[in-house]
Amino acid sequence: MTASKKEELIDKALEVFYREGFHATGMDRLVAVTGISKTSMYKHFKTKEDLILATLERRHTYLKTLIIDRTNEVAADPATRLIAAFDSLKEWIAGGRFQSCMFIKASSEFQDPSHPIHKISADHKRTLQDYFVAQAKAANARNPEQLGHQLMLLQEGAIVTAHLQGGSEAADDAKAAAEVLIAAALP
Amino acid sequence: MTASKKEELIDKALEVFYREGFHATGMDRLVAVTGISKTSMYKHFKTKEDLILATLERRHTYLKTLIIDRTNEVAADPATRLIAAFDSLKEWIAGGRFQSCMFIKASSEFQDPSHPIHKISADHKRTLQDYFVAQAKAANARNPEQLGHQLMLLQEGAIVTAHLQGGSEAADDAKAAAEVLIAAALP
DNA sequence: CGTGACATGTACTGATCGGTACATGTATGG
DNA sequence: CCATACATGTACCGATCAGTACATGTCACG
Repeated sequence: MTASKKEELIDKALEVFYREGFHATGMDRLVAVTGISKTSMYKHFKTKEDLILATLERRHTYLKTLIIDRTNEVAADPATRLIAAFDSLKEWIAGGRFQSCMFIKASSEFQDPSHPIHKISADHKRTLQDYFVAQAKAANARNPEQLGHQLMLLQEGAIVTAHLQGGSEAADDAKAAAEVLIAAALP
Repeated sequence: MTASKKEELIDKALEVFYREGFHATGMDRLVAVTGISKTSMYKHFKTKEDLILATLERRHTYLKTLIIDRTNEVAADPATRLIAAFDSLKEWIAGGRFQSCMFIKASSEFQDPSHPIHKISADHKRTLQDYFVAQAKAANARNPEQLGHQLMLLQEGAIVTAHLQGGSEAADDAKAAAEVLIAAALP
């Protein structure tokens, strides 16, 4: 298998796992979707779990770039960045391809905290949380850890709620709440 | 099967589904756990899906009682109730049996919005959300719908975060945020 | 004790699960 | 033109999936 084929496998597998779930997706399904034989798949991924981990790492890289780099681009001021993150959230949720967060769903299916899939999901969330805290610090918030964590809670809540209820109003509610919290935390 | 045996089946199935997941739990697993034969199970539940729905309805009733009735008991003032709900959240998360929210996990495994399992999960969340909105109204909040929804976001966020990161700090952050939002929304 | 009615357990179904042995390419070096 | 090496596909493995046919209780009523 060429390197590009492997990339394609990860991409397609990511798509299917994201839309249909991890346990619900069998390897035969991936054969049908990708046209790649199981033998070739197992050449590069020792187990299904390894493939899942590869898709999650790809997703992590993708989202980190999309959210953090993008936010840093559109806004230079830390406080503005904290708000801008909620505009990105809204875009994502309203964008039509939104299907909750892959890591929340992964941790729902692999609940043991010591499981690699659970761990990588926790790592992903921690990365985003750290970004919020760093921006809160840069904005001289009174309690930057707390503010960063709280903004993260709002994002998570909006993701879960939008997935359950449909629509993107949750993102608006989250942004409005974020504005209140930020205003109250800045000196 | 006596009525009490059926109740026991639902209880035990709920426990296993909650801790180990829906797709990951086979009917044979439930036979081993309950000691009830598959024939008897399928006498009362036409499909596995029906059994899952029964466990979710039980969970819904249980949580509605636990959260709403309990909160109404410990606090008479609507604004106080809104805060008290976050104390209950903290108790739940710190209580040792916490394993995220069964409905969030159910909607993660059954993502199609038209799927009965997804629907019942959405209904559950709507019930709790309505309670928050009602209390916000009773407290004469400026925008009770928005406040109610925002408090709900904080709860959901705290549940997901506590499940991913472990610990119960998320509940403290959520409560602190709720206090700010409530103070800002009351006249 | 005998018999009908219903609850229960055993033992199975075809389908699908994750994973693999082995045959069949196909490309490269002599 | 052949031989070697590796990539790929086919066709299968035992285990487990949700679900069921059928035998075996067990109990109420005669």
